[in-house]
Amino acid sequence: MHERERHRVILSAVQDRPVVTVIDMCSLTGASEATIRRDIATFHIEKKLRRIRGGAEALAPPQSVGLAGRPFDVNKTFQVAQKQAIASAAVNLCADGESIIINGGTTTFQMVHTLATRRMQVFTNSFPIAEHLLKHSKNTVTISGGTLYREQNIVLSPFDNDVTRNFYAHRMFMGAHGLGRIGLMEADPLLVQAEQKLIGQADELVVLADSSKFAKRSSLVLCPLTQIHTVITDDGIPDKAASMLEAAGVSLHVVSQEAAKSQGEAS
Amino acid sequence: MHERERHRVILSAVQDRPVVTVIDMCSLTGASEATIRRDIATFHIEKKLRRIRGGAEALAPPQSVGLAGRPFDVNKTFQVAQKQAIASAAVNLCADGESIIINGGTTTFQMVHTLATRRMQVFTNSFPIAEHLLKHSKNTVTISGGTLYREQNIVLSPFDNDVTRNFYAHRMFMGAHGLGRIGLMEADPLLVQAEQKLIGQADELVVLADSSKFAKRSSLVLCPLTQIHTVITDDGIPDKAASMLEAAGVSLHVVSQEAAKSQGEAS
DNA sequence: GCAATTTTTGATAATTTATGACTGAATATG
DNA sequence: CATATTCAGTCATAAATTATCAAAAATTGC
Repeated sequence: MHERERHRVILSAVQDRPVVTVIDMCSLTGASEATIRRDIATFHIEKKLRRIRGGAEALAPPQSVGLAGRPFDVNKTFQVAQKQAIASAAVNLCADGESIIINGGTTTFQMVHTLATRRMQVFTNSFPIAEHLLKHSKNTVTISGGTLYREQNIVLSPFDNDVTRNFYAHRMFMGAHGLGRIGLMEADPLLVQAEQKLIGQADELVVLADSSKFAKRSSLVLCPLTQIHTVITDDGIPDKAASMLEAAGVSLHVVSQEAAKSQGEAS
Repeated sequence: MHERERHRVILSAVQDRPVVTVIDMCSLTGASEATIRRDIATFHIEKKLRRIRGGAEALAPPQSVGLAGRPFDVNKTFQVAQKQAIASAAVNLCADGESIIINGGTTTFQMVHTLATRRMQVFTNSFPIAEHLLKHSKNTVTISGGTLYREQNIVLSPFDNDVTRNFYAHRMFMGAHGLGRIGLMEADPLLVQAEQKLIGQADELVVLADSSKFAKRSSLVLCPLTQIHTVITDDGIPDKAASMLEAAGVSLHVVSQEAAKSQGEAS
């Protein structure tokens, strides 16, 4: 990874949540602690961020809603390392110049940091993702039109004739509330509605699900496993779940915590 | 490969990706490192790109707040008081619960401050306005779908079938580059396109134009004066311009500097 | 067309800069 | 107070940049 790309990733990560640890940035960039510390020190002098013990934080304190809203905050601090690794692996499936669709969610949001060094065509229904990519990357960003839902942080139009139908991509990335034999499950009806609009607008459906998702169930089934092309998860996935997915013809990518580091190096 | 060809390749590569390394350009052009370095150094002086360690990158860095900072910065230096007063007066035309359309621009952006205490239905094609209202108000915010243009700070869809057509409001507010006998004038073709999509989606068209706008001309005429229902401006407006507007049947609101102060305190 | 001159290019060596590992000091945590 | 992190400094290594020079190409003058 190039010096400049690393800087982009660091500045991007710092905007994402209240504090980012040196270790986080290491796995995100593949650089050593020493390098990250030096970068932080430089940015601190340049007033690009504030240096704190253990890592760094943004200068301007919480942008209130961004992703810091009430329901997001709980999720945010949960399994960030895994989510980051999974999200990195997801971005690394893509080549520069490709067009992708990113459905809103806490896991898919982590893709923005790796996307910070890319130049792709990104379509999303997530306001925070669009905002972050707009400010911290050179990707072309297209957002679906509609009303902004504060709690879910998504844009949703009640109409079927919006821009979504005019955007077709190589891959679509989405998170989930749960993933079981019956298929992909979601907890919020509004999210189901938003995701239904996007499904079918890409060649491949890639699901990002940390291993905790295999234990969760909910009443709303979004789509059967057969519609899923790829699942990316972490090494906490139960064997039973893995064989279930493979039996359904799903291509399974498992990233380990160690792999998180090499992912960064690869890009 | 010819010298000129090489230069083209370099400049093109730099536009394509966030960073391009010297090695990249070597394999891309077949030239030696020394030559590439010399080219980069030349282009750097010519301000065609930015030279960085290991390679080069395009100018216009999104790194330094591509979007959110801009409307603020621009306005802080130029006639904020007037714009603020005009924007406040604009919002005060409306009642809570009403639905309005706000076209992107530096003057209309100032409306967000007064809107912060309201609860209205707001439709906009401006990403910064949507962002601000989402984070700092309880208004219902609807955004048009499309691609985000960093320079103009707007969302624009190349298609005609987006959400815009499904939103009809009491009033539409827009700024302008200039306002003259021939009508409302804009400087940027992209803005014209965006504004054309919104015109006709509201009962009344309200134009926010500080008095400096009456001196400005440009080649792109957006609409004739007869389509304008109301113009809000400051007390620097020339008598000639005022009578011209009234002759065209436009309702003219003039806010004074004193009014500006009290408006500001009120919000 | 041919030779002289200027410009551009590529290779090499010397210098600078960035990086990562290591060590001891400083700081937080229980 | 003990322990674990985190930090600052040092150093060797690797990478990138600069400087220098000779060869190649283009330009100019005749």
